[in-house]
Amino acid sequence: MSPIPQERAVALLQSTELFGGLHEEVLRTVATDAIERRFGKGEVIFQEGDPAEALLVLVEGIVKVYVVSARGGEMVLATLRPPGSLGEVSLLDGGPRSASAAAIEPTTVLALARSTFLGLIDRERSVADAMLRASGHLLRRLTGQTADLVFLDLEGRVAKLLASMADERGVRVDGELTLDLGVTQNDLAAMVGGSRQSVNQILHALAAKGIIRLEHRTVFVVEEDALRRRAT
Amino acid sequence: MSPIPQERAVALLQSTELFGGLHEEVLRTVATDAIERRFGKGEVIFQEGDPAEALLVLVEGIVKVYVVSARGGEMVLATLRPPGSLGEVSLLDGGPRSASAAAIEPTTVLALARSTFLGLIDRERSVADAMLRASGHLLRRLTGQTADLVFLDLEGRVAKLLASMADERGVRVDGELTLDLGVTQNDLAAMVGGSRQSVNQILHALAAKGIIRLEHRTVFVVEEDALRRRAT
DNA sequence: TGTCGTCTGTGACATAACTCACACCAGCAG
DNA sequence: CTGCTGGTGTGAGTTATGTCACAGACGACA
Repeated sequence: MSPIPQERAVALLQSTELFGGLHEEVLRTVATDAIERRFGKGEVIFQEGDPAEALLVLVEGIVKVYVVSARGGEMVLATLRPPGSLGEVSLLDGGPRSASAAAIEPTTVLALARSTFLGLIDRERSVADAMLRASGHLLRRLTGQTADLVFLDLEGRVAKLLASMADERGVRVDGELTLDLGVTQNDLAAMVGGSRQSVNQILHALAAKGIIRLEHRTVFVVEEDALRRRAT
Repeated sequence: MSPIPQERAVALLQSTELFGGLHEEVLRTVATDAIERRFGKGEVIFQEGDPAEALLVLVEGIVKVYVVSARGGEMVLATLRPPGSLGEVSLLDGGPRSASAAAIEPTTVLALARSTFLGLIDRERSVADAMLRASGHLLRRLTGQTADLVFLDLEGRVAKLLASMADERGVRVDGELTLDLGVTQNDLAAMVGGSRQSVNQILHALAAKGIIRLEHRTVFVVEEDALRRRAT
């Protein structure tokens, strides 16, 4: 069930925020307990309300964390790439999953059983510390997102999203800041709390103003300053 | 600077989520290090971006935690009453204050210096656990609030707010569920991410439907079920 | 008891953003 | 190559909610 090379698992854990500080020896025992799981494109990893058995560490792929409304709406809370982890909240308080998660691209994760993780927290001070810091970080991110929903109009939120995506994963191709979105406009819309159509219009409006250029599923940021200004 | 009776301070700490499990002996040393501070109505306790020196435990009064926009808008993230604490996020990750806080009513707090709190976390496993659980709880509350902003219309959010306030602090007065708001419509509006005027209209619309009755600054919940249904 | 400032009530008006509806395009499966 | 399926582009019409502009009420304090 877990044919991932142990060396690779250890290296992976080491690159995460949560386990970064641990000695290799400890990581090896953790890696031994971990189970690898794979998910196809679009496959659901867990759903809001499920009992939480594990913390998941991303090995490869893209995952969206989201909540759904009674009427089928979807709000994306975060989209994660390696190295990253998901399922922290349930581990923190022992409750059921607070949101759903699905693979946007084929992805593989390492699942750490709740019990081994709790044991680790007990024995390794640095894991508990990292956990506290990580949750502080999550809290900050979320309050920012909430504030944006109230204070910014949809165009502002789209601009902000593009800017932060460009920061994280933008690439300069002969002088031009290039961003492969990696998600559909539907996902984009769910990230900013808008409708797909409106987001589409806004994308083209930004392009019409010369702030960005659109192509395939990638965005060229022409006027980075203007984009950032529009996000304020 | 700290003329609060030690016995009272200990009792207070014991009633909080964070320190509830501690031995009286430990609490006494904590109480010794705590400093009492008072704030008048409307006074700002700390502001977003301030360096964080302390965790605050509410002794008396009402506090709102909020963020402000560049254009002066205000979004209330939480309104707290004793027993409760504020300033957790900065303590978790050592960063600056992630939001502002102000007294809605005259309030007094116990300030625990960051250093003593961190020491406590180190020595007392139960505090670290409580901290992790508390942050999980905060995270859940915030993701719920974010989802509501996206999924519910303003009337839904107002209904939900009233319902949860009634749960927490509603009183039955000869059969009728009575809720003293304790905040202005302005604050109400900032809690649901709407304008004061719209919230006012919605309050009266709910009253017109016979779901609630308005008086002074208090709300009588006539049709609790209808209120809850409207909040879905 | 009067006065001032804050809070509340209400209307007219503007507009951002949603829904519905549909056409087009591209990539993949057969 | 051909036909789907899912993603993208675009318009018309509707609506929720914000803004502006007041008036009246209340309560705190002089």
